[in-house]
Amino acid sequence: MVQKEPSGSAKPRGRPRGYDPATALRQARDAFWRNGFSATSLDDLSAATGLNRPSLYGAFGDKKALYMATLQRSRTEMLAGLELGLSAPGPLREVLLAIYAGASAIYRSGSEAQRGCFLIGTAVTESVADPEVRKLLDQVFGELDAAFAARLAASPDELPPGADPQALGSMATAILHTLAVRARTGADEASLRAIYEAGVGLICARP
Amino acid sequence: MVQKEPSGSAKPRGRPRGYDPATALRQARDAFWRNGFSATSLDDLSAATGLNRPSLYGAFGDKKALYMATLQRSRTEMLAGLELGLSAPGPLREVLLAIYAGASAIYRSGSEAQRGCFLIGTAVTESVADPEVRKLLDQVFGELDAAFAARLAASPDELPPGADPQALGSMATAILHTLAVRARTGADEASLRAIYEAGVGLICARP
DNA sequence: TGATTTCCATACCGTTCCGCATAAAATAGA
DNA sequence: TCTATTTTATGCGGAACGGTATGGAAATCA
Repeated sequence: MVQKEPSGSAKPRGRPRGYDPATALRQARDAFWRNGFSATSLDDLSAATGLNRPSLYGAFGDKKALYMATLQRSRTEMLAGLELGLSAPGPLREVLLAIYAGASAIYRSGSEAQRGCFLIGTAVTESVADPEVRKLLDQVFGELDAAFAARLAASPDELPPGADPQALGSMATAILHTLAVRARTGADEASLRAIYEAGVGLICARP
Repeated sequence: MVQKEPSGSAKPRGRPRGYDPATALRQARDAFWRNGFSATSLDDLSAATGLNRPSLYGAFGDKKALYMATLQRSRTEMLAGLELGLSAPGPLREVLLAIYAGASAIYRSGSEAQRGCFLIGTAVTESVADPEVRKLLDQVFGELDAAFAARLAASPDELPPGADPQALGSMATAILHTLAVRARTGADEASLRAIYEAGVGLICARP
């Protein structure tokens, strides 16, 4: 049973819970991030969050529901980060470079090995067998494409002449995809930077 | 124990095996392709190949070894297909479009849902926890980059002036990456084509 | 034909999986 | 202090997991 959040003033009746749901969700996401959905057991999640299985079940439901919650959280965080980066002032080239640099830093994080993007690195595999995951990923990609396209459309004089912002927006997302995949296979910072610099050079090419 | 392949003339002593190892390997790959490594059980593999577990074990070793064999096979097939496509005559633009069209067709195949690229769709997830998989993927990406770069370098007059074939080669691979990921999330043929046409337009842009 | 070699099918092993049932612990209100 | 209510802890149970032992079936050589 999912916890009932006290709507108005906080009046918890019984024993207060000894954990922070947002923190636990982040720790569960980190566990999934390392090994993917199928290879992460409830014991792994329990160890990562410090909660035992009944508490996990009470807070988030079963393993699949917990995973979907981490995906949704990652989706909103990723979009918020992108919107923030796209709203920064300065020339388009610098805006894009800063976004990709930030993404690469996240993708290269990880305790033992680089983790890449959480969505690309774990949800893409589940996407074939699970329509729910597939739908979420499709939404995220569409939102990324649209966010990039809107920003590109706002700077037509910094794009190649006659370019279609929509199409270039998809290419901007494609750069994120390749960074996510390559980071998870261990690519170092220099090679990632070379790739997104080349991509930005194509998108922001003025003759 | 792995089967000893008769080296010279075929002199099988005892009962000949009733299956074709190459076919079984392809069927096992299809099973992994759908659900990924961790979510595919030995029962799934047994059903997909028609072999029972002891035969599977005798032919390919344990589950991990079988998966590595499918990865290696996919690697060689993918590289051979790319080299073949790159060696086709005609303008660079047409060569690249044909390659991406062929890749999209493969990525969109699948009985229930589109499967994307086998390596991207299944091995990227395992890459963090498994150095062996990680190394193989890193090799493949490097080989793809190099193959594209070599072909691009052979047509400098079809590239943007002053462009670096090496950097553009990485972008050519990036287009494959985004096609692989988006196909696995259900993108239709038109949207995939729009993406690779935009990408080819950037790579083959003459002012 | 008989012996030998290899393949195949059944069944089992110990482990791990996910989910839940039950009981103890901790707080608020009476 | 005592009761009600919610969270935590322990541990169980049925199922599925990966891997293997064992015995029978099939095909070839002598």
